[in-house]
Parts: sequence; C-alpha cells; structure tokens
Amino acid sequence: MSDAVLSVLDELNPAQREAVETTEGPLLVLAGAGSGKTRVLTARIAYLIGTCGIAPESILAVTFTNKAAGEMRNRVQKMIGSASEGVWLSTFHSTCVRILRRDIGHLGFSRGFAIYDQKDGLGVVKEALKRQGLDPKEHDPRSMSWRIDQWKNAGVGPAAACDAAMDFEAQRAAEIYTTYQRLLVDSNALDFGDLLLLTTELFERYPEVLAHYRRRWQYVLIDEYQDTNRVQYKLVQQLAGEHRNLCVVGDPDQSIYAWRGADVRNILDFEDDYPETKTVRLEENYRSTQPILKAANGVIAHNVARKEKDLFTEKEGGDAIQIFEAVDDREEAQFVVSQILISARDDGRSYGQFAIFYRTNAQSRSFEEELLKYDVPYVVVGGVRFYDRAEVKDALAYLRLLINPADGAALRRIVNKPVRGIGKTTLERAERVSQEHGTPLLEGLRRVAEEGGRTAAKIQRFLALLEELERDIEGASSADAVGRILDRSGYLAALEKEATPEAEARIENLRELLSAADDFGRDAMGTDDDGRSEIERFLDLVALVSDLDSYDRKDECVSMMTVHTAKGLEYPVVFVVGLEEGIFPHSGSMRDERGIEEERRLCYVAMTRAMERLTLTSAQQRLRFGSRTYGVASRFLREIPAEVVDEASGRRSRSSQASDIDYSYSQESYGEDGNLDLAPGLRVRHPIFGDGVVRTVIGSGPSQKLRVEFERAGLKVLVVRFANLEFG
DNA sequence: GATCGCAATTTTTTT
DNA sequence: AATTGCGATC
Repeated sequence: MSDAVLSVLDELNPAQREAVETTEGPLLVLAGAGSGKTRVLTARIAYLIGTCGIAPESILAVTFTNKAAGEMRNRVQKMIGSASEGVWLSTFHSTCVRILRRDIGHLGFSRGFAIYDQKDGLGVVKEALKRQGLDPKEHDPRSMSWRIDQWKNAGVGPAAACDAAMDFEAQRAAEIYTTYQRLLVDSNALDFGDLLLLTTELFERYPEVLAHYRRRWQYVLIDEYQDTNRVQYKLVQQLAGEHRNLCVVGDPDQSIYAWRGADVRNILDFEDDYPETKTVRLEENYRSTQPILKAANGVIAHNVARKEKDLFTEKEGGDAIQIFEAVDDREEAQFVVSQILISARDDGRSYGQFAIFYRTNAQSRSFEEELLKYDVPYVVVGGVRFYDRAEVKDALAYLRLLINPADGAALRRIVNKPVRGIGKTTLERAERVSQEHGTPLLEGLRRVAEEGGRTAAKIQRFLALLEELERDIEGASSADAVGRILDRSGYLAALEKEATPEAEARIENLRELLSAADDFGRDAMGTDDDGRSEIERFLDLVALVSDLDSYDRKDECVSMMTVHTAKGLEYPVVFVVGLEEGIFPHSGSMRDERGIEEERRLCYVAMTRAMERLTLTSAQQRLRFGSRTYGVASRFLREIPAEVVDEASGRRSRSSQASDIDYSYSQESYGEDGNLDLAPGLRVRHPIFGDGVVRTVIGSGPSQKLRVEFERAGLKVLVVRFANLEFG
C-alpha cells in the first residue's frame, strides 16, 4: 500500500474509513454537510488504485459541476500523482458527450453534432411554434421550452409525450415537442436534456455499446446523488446495474434541484433498488462551529418530509449567529461590507475568507457597488457567464457553423453580424425553402442565392466567406481559428469602427476568448481524443463549462454567488442576504409545502457553508424591477433557536434607527461636532492602501469624504467613517 | 433592409 | 434598471 494512501486513511474517522474501504458492491454514503464527503470520495479513488490495484481507467466518478470535478481531480492528484490521470472524472453531461461523440451514429445524428444551450433551444421552440402555425403570444415559448426540458429530465421522448397526453392542451404541447425535436435533428444539434436522454436511449437500443462501457467502468462513483433526475438515475443503473460496484454519496437535506427534475426518491429508495446495499452515515461535522450548526439544524428540523438526522460537532464555543434587519437594500449592503472591513482589520482576515450568498443573481448588484466604493476586491461566481456574452457567442457561433454546417441556431446568429445586408426577409425565404426540402438552413440560403434577386450577391459573398474560413481553420488551433474568424468576417473591424466604450469592452472580451482558446490549446496538446480536432473539443468545453475562471479561486477576493452555486463550498465568514418572504423563500416556490421545503433546504445549504461566523440579513424595503417593494423578514430567521443568536446584533423593530447598529468603526476620531479636524496635507494610514496624504476634504458629517493620495495605491476617495484611517 | 424609439417583460435557482 | 421585441419610418 502506498504511503500516501496510508496516511490519508489514518486521518479518517471510522465511518469515513468504512466508506473508503468498502469497495465491492453497492454503497450508500449519507454524508451530512461538512462531514468530509469530498475527502471520502477522493480517498476512495486513491484507495482503489493505490491499495486494491484497480486500473485507473476502470473508475468512473461523476459530479454535477465542473468545479466539483476539478477540485476532486486536484485532490486525487495530490494523493497519488500521475496514476490519477486515467480516472474518468467529470460531470454527467461531459461524460455523455464523450460517449455520444463516439457512438451517436446509431441514433441518426452525426458525430459532429452541436450542443444547444437554452437560448438556442428557445429559438428552436419559437421556430417550432411558427411551423405549427401557433401564435407565440398565446403560447409562451419559454414555458414551452421549460416543459420540454421537464419531459426530457423525466426520460419522456416526443412519442411518449403524445401517448400520455390526456387533454387537448397536452396534445398540442406534445406536438410542439415533436416538431422541436425534428428541428434539432435537422440542425444536427442536441440540447442539454438530449445529452442525457439520448445516451440512455443509445444504451437501451444498442446493448453492445452499453457492454463496452460496462466493461470499461468497473467502479462507479456518483456525487450529489440526491440531485440526480430520473434519466441520470437510469444512466447510473445501466452502467452499474450489472457489476454493482456502485458508490453513491449524498444528503437528502441538501436536495435543491427538484425544479429541474431531480428526484429525491433516487437516494431515498437506493436501499430498495440495491437490496444488498451497505449504508454508511457521516454525521460528524468538521466544518462549522457549534452555534452555526445548531442554527442550521434548527431550520432544517422544520421540514416535515424528512428523515430525522442531527449533525454534531465536537468543536466547542464559537461566535453567535448575527442577524441584521436593514431598512433597505442599500443599508443591507453597507452593513455587510462594513462588517467585512471591520473583520479584515480586527481579525486579520484576508478578503478571500468572506463570502456573500444570495437567492437570485440580481441581488449581487448592491453589494458590488458597495464593495467597489471601498476598493474591496471581489469575484462574482456564476452570474453573467463569460461564454454567454453576445460577442463571445457570436465568435463561437462562427466556429460552430464551420464545424457543423447544419447548425441553424449558429447560422441565424451570425448571418448578419456584422451587417451584410442579409436580413429578416431573406432569412424567412431561406427558412421556407429548407423546410420544403427538409434541408439545413444554410442549404436553404444557398438555394435562395441561386434563384437570383437583389440579395443573391450578398449571400454569395457570405457563402464565399464561409468557404474561405473553412479552408483556413482546417487543422488550425482553436485560437488561430477564432482569430481568423474575427479578422476575415469583419467582425472585429466593425467593433473597432464603433469606437465606443461598450465596443471597447467587447473587444477586450474577445481578446479574453482568444487567450482562453490559447490556454486550451496548450493544455490539450498531444492528447488525442478519438481523433477529434482541437477546435471540436474546445467547442465541447465552452458548451459545458459555465465560467472562464471557475477553476482557480481567487484568494484575495470576497466571493459572491447564488446559494445554488455555493453548494459544496466553504468559507470562514459567510453572509446570507435577502432573507425576506418572497425572496428567500422565493415567491415562485411558495405555492406548496414542497416548494417551501426545498427553499428551506436551500437555506440549510447556505448556512452550513460557514465555518466560523455566520450573518443573516434582510431588508424592509428594496428596489425590485425599478420600483420600491416592501418585505417581511423570512420565516427561516424565526426558525433559528434564539440561544444561538447574538442579541446585540438585534432583530430590531421597524421604528429603530440605523444608528442603533454600530457599523461605523472609527468613532473615536470624531471631533466634538462629530466632524474630524481634517485638512489637506495631513498624513494618514489605511489598512490596505498604506500611507498617504490628504489632498481634499469633501463635505462634513457622517458622509464626509477625503481624497487621499497614497504612496502605493495612488489617488482614492474614502468615506472617513468607514475608511478606518489612522491619523498623524 | 436598417435604424430608431417605445413598450413590455423580466427574477428563481443550472448542466 | 436593463434587456428584448416590435413597429414605424427612412
């Protein structure tokens, strides 16, 4: 047994160790928050390879997010080094792409299929509605798209949906689904749901294909099993149902994806599905202090549909939970940021130790503004994704179209970017033609050009551009290909001509894309994956990886993200904000008890991310959709046991003043009139910027500001009350 | 066919 | 508040 694996085993508690050493047969690991789940998974992989002598290639480990996969890969690598490289460790979606790229030929798609994101999919739904002669105003394309996704998550194909339709409405929806699916086939494209659904279909209809993967993956590990949907469940069963060396890890209390088809029954019924299952419970929490855990346990205990479970910790003491009710969202942000500044100063914490979690992405703004004001570095994880930006998607659409000429969504996106005189009318003609002949959209466009007419020359020029690019990128790296596209299409030139700050930012984003492509090319060099080109693999990556920098966590930045994104992470100091009825729990989930319970689990997930300090905030009023709305403190706040709440932080009443709360922290430096005796030329010291000289004094009173020139950091404007300056 | 301006609509959460 | 869609106008 390798020393590295031995020492890892020594650090495990008996339950964890059992989970690692039970390598044969089905194993269910019920892992509470912070109980060392990732540790067990990684140790298990290391143990299988290092101790049991299992070939890395025969291990399949599946996670939900790329982030989780990346982290696990790193940790396994640290334990056993290069032996870890053969392990197939990735997300459900990437795994399916890999399988389909090899074997999808059986199902009538070609191996060069495109992957459509939900926006592409929405476009296809609209097209399907049009073809059915339905008015998109009466049939909301978004809800239609959502419905189709639900069907796919449940493993229901178009034919099954038609059969199951009980009324006229469902019948029509199923017809749209059918048309939608046909349009995808015409475009040689798969949406996210297809990646999973078609893989199970492939396995079902072609047992010899399934046999190949079964033979290969003798040991299967599934992370976050409580969040799997029916199709993923089926996939797992197909892969592992025979050899049954299946280890699933999860926590029913952290099931937060029911809205996208996840089915908790998958984990609750695991012991029924695999009667010989061994179950291991990890209930000791190593992450959080006593008060944090008590608070989280207190909240989750209010869920009725739940198996009783209490996490415990042996950690004694710890700060009480802080609860703050702000007057409005601005004050909420001010409070949180001031707390961060205070703690950074008094406790010597780096900004990387703080995290702000919110229910919806839109809530990040007020915090960003406030952090910006004090020059606190931050990262917003998730949110507006890099690869979702218009200019980036445009550039990638060119690439997609060149790789898969049938890709209608990509063609639609770029035919007229930059403007080349091929507009709506021409495109509609092309659509009609391609519908008549059942050909891809690009072929339709080609025929329109052959018919002649006003736009024929313009189309010809566009087609010539595509041909030229196709030749150019043959065998090129993805970075070169993107560069070539931006250049020859005139896309970059058009942006440069605009010469606006927005265009400047877009160009900057495109540069970033180039550098991402370049990085990818460097990493991918030499690794030959079924003979697919680097460009093809780059397109797979950008389709399935949400964030450019999701891998490296910036140490010096405050992290901000939605609660969903936060799952699996931990931070010393956590702020959960916006705890109001209608936001958290969210209004969309308040209709029934099931929705409320999922929101409560979400709250539980958020709270259990905290290691040392946890603060929960709400606001009495906030700006929503541009107008003021009034909120009531979330029920979850009342569910926290009173004895772990810091009374001083206060559940304060509506009438009390903002000054009740001490979030100014240089009181002592105020003069008699509450103002400082400040004048230009005064020497000051700032905790972050260091030494500087006051240049200008702006205003007076609590909002008094200084313009200070720092030796290192340059010119900054600081609010005296918050800036925590030392004088003299 | 392009461009401008107004209106509607948006906010759940993500691969 | 900000993005998207639509219609009127050039």
